[in-house]
Amino acid sequence: MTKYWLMKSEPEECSVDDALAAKNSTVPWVGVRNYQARNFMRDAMRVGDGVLFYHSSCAEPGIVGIAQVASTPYPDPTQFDPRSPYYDAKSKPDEPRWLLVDVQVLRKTRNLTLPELRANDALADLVVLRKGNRLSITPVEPQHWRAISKLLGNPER
DNA sequence: GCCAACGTTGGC
DNA sequence: GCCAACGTTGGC
Repeated sequence: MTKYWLMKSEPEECSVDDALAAKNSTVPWVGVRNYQARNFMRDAMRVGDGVLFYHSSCAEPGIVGIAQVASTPYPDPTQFDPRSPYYDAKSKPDEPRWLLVDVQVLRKTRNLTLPELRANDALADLVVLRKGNRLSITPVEPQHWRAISKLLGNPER
């Protein structure tokens, strides 16, 4: 059963254009340092799951692309790199604390902005819109995925 | 830069 | 195990 996710990325770090420019339009989703988000990647994601590529911490936050999960989970190499901002001294290579998956962008969309998402009744329960939500990876219900696809005026994927 | 909300840490 | 202090996220 295919599932759906929304994954936040700061465009200054890795924008949808950056991802599209990468080999096979695929990027390793480095830097997740929250257990709940990690557990989604570790326990629930499957290759082929749908992903809404979201830009956060920027002038116009919103959904900017449709992507898919492109690998099974594996250790995030940045946790072992002392020069990386994501370095975690407490994580050991034989017992990695942080995982990631590869994400492949399938197509760029217009920026479906946060205010637009909030204005849509069909998306009232979208997890990422809940007050105080800070999770960088959140599940998306099939009806929300469909509603967003419709707003983007598009194929379902 | 502000600040609400939330997660993590560490003393007890 | 509790919880205060602290750090981070992320919209505005």
